[in-house]
Amino acid sequence: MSKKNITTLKKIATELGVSISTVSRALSNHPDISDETKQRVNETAKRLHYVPNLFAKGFRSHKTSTIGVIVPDISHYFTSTLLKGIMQEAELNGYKVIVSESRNNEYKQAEMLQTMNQFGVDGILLSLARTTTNFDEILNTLAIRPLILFDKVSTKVPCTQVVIDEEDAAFRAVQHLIQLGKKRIAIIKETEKSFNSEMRYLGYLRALKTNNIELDESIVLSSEDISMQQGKRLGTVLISMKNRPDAVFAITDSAAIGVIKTLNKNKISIPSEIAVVGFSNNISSIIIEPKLTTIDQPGNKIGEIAFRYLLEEINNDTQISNKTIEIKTNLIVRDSSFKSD
Amino acid sequence: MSKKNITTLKKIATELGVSISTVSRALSNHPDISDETKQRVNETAKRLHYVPNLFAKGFRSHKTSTIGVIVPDISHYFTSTLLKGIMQEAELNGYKVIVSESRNNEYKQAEMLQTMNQFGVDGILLSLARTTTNFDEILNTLAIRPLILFDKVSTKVPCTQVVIDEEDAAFRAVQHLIQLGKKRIAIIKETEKSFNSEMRYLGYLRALKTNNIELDESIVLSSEDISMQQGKRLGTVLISMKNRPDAVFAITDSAAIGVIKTLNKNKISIPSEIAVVGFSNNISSIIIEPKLTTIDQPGNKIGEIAFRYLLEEINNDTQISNKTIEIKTNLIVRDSSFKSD
DNA sequence: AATTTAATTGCAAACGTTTGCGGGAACGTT
DNA sequence: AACGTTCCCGCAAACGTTTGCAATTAAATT
Repeated sequence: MSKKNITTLKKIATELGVSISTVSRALSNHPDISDETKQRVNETAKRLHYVPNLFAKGFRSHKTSTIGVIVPDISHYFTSTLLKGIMQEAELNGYKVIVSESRNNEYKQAEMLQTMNQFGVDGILLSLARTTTNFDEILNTLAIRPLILFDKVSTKVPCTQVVIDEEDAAFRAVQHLIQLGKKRIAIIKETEKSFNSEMRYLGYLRALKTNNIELDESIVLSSEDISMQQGKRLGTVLISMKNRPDAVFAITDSAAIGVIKTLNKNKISIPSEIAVVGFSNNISSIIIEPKLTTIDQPGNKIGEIAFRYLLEEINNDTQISNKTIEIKTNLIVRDSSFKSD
Repeated sequence: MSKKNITTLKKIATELGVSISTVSRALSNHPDISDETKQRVNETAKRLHYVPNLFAKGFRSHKTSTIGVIVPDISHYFTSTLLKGIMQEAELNGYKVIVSESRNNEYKQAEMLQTMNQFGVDGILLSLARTTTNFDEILNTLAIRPLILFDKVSTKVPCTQVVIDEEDAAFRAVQHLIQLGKKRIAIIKETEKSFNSEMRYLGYLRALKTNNIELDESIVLSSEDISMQQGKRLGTVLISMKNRPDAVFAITDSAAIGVIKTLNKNKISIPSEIAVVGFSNNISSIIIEPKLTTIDQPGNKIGEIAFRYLLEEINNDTQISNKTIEIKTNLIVRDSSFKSD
C-alpha cells in the first residue's frame, strides 16, 4: 500500500518541468534559485507531501543525525531520567536517539555496539554492563567514532566520561550522619568491586577519617545484589549484633528501604536508635515510612551533559579526550535521619 | 579521525582483484560464488573490519529494519516494561528500535511521527499522549506505513490496538473487594475521560451491578492527575464523610498509596476498616505498609505482542486491520485488602 | 574437434540526494 | 557591436549496495 506513492525530488521536478537539482536547491533555499521557482517548488512539495529520504541523504553525507545509547537496564528509574536528559538535549539539537539495553550482559553489549556501528550512528553514549571485563569491542568502536561513557564507567576506556561525584556524595551522606551525632555507622555495599560501589565506599572512609572515627570492618557489609531483599537480611544481621550501629549508610535506596523494613518490624526507632541513609532518590524513598534520607542524582543533567560532550566530539573531529566530568549531587534530608515531629 | 579508513565492498574487491558484485554475493553467501572465493572474501572482510553500510542498503531496499516507538513518558515504570518487551522482541527479529517521548504533548507527538517518517522506519508503535485530540498526523502516517497503537489507545484511529483488558481488570479488582464483604466501595478516577480511566470505571460499574450494589455517586471521586498527592487529598475527603466507604479502588497505584498514607496517619485500620486496591503493580506497591493489592499489567507481554503484530503488518503488505487485542491481567492480593497476620 | 552445459564472475543500472561546474539569457558597460 | 557580469538553472558524478544479465572459463557431451 505504501511504497508506490512516495514523492521524490524527481517527481516534483517532472511535475514542474525543472531539473532535480533545481528542486533540491530550491528546497534548501539556495541563493542561486529565483524566489518564484522556490515558491513553486515549495508549493508542490507540500502538495505532494514530500518528505526527504534521510537514507539517501545520510548515504551521501555520512551523517545520520542519530546517536546510539546503550544502558544496562532501561527499567531502573534512574536510568530513565538519564535517558530523558539525553533525549531532550538530542532533540534540541536535531538528533534522533536509538536506545538499547545490554541487560548487564557484556556480549549483548558488544553486539549492540556492532549494530550501532553498522547503522552508522554519529556517536555513542554507553553506560557499561556491570560485568564488563572485555573492552575490545568498545575500544574498536572508539577508534571509529565518538563514544562517551556515562554513569557506569571504567578507567579502562580512554574517553570522555560523565559520572556523578560518587565519592563526594557518599562523603556528604556519612558526614551528615556524623553531624547528627552518630558514631557507629554501618555501610552496605556491593561485594563485587564495581566502580560506583568502590567510590562510595571511599567517600565513606574519608568521612570517617575526617572525623577521627576508626573503621570497624565488622559493620562493613556487602552483598551480591543490593536489593531490598538483601537490605532486609542485612538489617537483621545488624540488629542482632552485640554492638549495634547507630546508623546505616546503604549504597542503594532499595537496600536502605529493606533495612528500614526490618527496623520497623523490630520496633527499632528511626532515626533515634538507628538512622538510615540511602542513595539515588528513587520514588520509593518517599513511599517508605519514615521517608528516606538519600542522595539525589540529577539524572537529567548527566544525560544532558553527556550528550553535549558527545556532540562536541562529533563536530570537532579532533583526537579523543579522556577527561572525567563529575556532576555534583544533592543530599536530601528526610525523616530517616532527622527527627521531623 | 574516523571517516578515512572505512572498509567498503570496493576496498575488499580491489584488495582481492575481484569485482564488487562478487564480494557482495560472497558475503551474502550466494550459491553462484565458489567456496574458495567466499572463503577469501570473508577472510579479508574480517581482517579489514568490514561493516556493511546500512544506509546504502536501506537506501536501495527501502527497508531500514528499524521501528519507531513513541511513548508519553519514558520514566514510568510500566512504560519501561513495555519498552523492554518491545526491544526484546525486536532484537529477536533483527530490528532496531528508536524510542521517543511525547511528554504527553500532542504537538510533540506529531513532530516525532514526522521525524520517524522521514527516517524511514519500517513501522511505528505509538502510545498516545494523554491530551491527543487532533489525529491528522497519525492518520497521515497510518496511510504511509504500518502503525499500531498500544497501551494508550483511541478508537479514533482505525488500526490494530494492543491494550490490557482494563475493564476486566477493574471488574476483578472490585469483585475481589466485594467478596471480602465490602459493600461501600469508593473509586478514584481521572477527571478527564481518558480511555484507560473510562474502561476501569466501566469495570467498576459492572462489578457493582453484578452484585446488586447501587452506585453512589458521592463516592466516585475524580482528579486531574491521579498522583500520590491527590490520593492523600482524596483520602482525607473520604474519611471525613459521614458515611465512610469500607473500601477504595484507586485507578492508579500512586493514588492508592496516597490513600493508604492518609489512612495510616489517621490510624484507620487497613483493610478491616477500609481496604485499598490499586492498579499497575508498581515497585512502590510492596514498599508501602500494608503492601498494596493491585493489578499486575504484564508490560513485557504487551510490548512483545504489539511488536509481533507490527511485524506482521510490515511483512504482509495487506490492508490495515483494526482489531483490538486485549491482554489479560493478574490481580495480586496483598495486605491492603486481606488480613495477613 | 565441435558443441552444449554448468559453474563462476563481471558489467552496469538503479536507489534519491547533493553539489561542482558549466551554460544560456538578460542586462549593463565600454 | 563586442564584451563582461549577474542571475538562474541543468548536467552529471558521486555516495555503497544489490541484482539482472551477459560474459568468460572449464568441464562434459556428442
